[in-house]
Amino acid sequence: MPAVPAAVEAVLRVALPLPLPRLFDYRAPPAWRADQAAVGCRVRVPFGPRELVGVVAATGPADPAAPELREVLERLDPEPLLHGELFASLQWLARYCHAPLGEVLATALPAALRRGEPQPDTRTWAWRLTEAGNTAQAAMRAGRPKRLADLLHAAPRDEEALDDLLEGWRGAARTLAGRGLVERVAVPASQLAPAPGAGPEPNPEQARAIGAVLASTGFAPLLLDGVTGSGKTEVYLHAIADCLARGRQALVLVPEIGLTPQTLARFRARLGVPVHALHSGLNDAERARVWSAALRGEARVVVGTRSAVFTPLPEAGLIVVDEEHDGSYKQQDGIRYHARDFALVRARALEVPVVLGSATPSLESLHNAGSGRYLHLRLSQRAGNARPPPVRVLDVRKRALDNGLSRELLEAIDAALAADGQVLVFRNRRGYAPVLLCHDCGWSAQCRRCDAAMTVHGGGRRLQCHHCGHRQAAPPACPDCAGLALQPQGVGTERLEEMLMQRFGARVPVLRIDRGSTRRRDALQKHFETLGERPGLLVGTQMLAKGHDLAGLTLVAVVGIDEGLFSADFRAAEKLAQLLIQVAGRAGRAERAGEVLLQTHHPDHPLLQTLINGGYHAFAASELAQREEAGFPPFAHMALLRAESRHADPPMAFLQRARALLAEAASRSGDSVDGGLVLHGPLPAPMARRAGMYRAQLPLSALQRRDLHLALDRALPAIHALPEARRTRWSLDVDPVDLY
DNA sequence: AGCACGCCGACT
DNA sequence: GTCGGCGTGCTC
Repeated sequence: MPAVPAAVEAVLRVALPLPLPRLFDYRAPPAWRADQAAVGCRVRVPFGPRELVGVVAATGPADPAAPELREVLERLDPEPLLHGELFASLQWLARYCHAPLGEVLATALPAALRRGEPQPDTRTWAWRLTEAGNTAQAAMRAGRPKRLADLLHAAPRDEEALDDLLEGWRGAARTLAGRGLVERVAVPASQLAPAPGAGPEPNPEQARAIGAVLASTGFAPLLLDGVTGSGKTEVYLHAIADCLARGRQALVLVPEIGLTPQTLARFRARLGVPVHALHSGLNDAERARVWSAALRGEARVVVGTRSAVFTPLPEAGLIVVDEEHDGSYKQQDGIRYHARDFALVRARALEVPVVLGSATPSLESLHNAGSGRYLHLRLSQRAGNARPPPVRVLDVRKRALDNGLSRELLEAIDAALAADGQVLVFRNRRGYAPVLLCHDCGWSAQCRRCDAAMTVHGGGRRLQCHHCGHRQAAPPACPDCAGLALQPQGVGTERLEEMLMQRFGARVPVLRIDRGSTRRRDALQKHFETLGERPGLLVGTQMLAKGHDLAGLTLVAVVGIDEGLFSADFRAAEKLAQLLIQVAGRAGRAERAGEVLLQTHHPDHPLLQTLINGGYHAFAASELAQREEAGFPPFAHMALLRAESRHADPPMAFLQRARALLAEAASRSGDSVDGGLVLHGPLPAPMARRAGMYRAQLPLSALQRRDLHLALDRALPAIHALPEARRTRWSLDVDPVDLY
């Protein structure tokens, strides 16, 4: 075969951030050769009337029949930004999600790099006292600059460490730098590394789990299934320390609210190396810096939320997914990836162990552990002498309720406070009341843009929609009958707070913890610190289910979970069980015994009975049996085609056509008559209108993942091309978690 | 997704 | 008489 002339090999196949399922070909500028070395580099290209930043996905020979190609404007990376395992895994993700590679890459890259900015400076910056500063430090006036000077007197500190040590240090540093007392210097990370701190001696169960992780070679998924307070973090820390000692990088994923300054400080203190955090509080420059530091091997430990799963790990040694069951790992718009699942894919490609930790593992993970795909490590012992709290069900059928609380519950709260304990009242509805109702005519306040009731806020003065964010003043009279009998119906955390404040506010502090009261990242911890170990009352939503130790907590009261017992979503039971176990786990974490009270109108509900009598694993076993029976995940594989439009008809019209195309594609499968694909619907979404959009969905499932993907692969090009597809916003969600 | 082009209503 | 509504077509 004759050698292909080099000039022919001149086409760059570029992935662009567009919802178009193909690559776009460009000519390389004459100045550089379109060889393999260009793959993974960002380029700026002309695209119609505009310019875009894309990533070279491949190179190839020019098609002589093709029309003249346009030329790349600029190469943005001398060396590939994406290569090796991460690039391969992202290409896998694009195929798995049936999404264009360009969109997947745009999701994976930090915004600054996606925009085409150069890779940032990743040197570690530290602050130290100048000579003048050293002289002045002792005599400075008290205040933040003084505290910063004191910190730097001991040793230069890197900026990440200062973030932990002194709030608002940047302002103080500016002040001192202005007076020539401190200076910013770039230093090698090794100069800063404090000595690793000592931790507690692992108990036998922890030691066994640590041993199992350390003994893993190559790809090894481990499910660390440990009750609340059993010390999963100790296992992570030992595994990470071992990973560092082997000269490898570690990636730790945590849920959105799990990444507190306290967590980072603990990691830094124990591991003795800089720990790079990636969370929503960072700006674009900071994110890009951590990403690039990891790519260059400078960041050895990266701790981050969902999108941190895209961190490059050229020297990977370990991946940890903490609270693996947590819903925040699933991206709910754009490329709807699941960070836990993608972490598993990356661990396999990287040939490293991956530790999935949880007190309430997802049914998927338990199923995988049960079938032997994951090594199942159990931690059943709580640290210290803490005992799991007994759960008592309060049957409130035919009982008078005061603002949703029964007399027994109030008495139990009273008794716990009298014994100097702390009490947590859990109610998973924020706001004052879920509904504003007219007692004369039955009218209730509905959102104009959603099929949902407006939640009452501000003690009854305001209305707010929790689905679209719309706010308005509560009407003074019923808009329908002009009657004045408008009453907030039902009980939210705000109303509970008001009522508990009236009753107990004179004796103890009453704190409300929900998204309305606790926006800031560390506000939760601040609340806990304010309370300390004094007796007090905490009222809140699932934000309270996580967070850190409440040493003095002796009573957890769970109210108003009955709605959750009868949800249509097949995952509702799992989510409720996880929530109940997580909330209950708050009680009795220290030396004091705890108790959990569950107030319900359905004391005999099988979910509650199984959970209380058999615990989470009994619940999981029974739920898994039901899922198998019903053909739901993890025994079947699902995808959801969603469509929405400002008009009522286009979503259903589109999904009807899509359904026909999918059915046709499945029937062409060679293996079975219909390819094993089951199509349901299309159906209006459980909330058919939201934020002014009409929404519908087409669920797909198959016992074999292959059948699902085969049908999608075949049908999607035609679905893209449907005229109906232009009149609706549509998206595909592979492995959907929420069916709303 | 953007962005242009292209054909029909209420305003300077 | 124009500004602008969003249908539909295209982007290497």
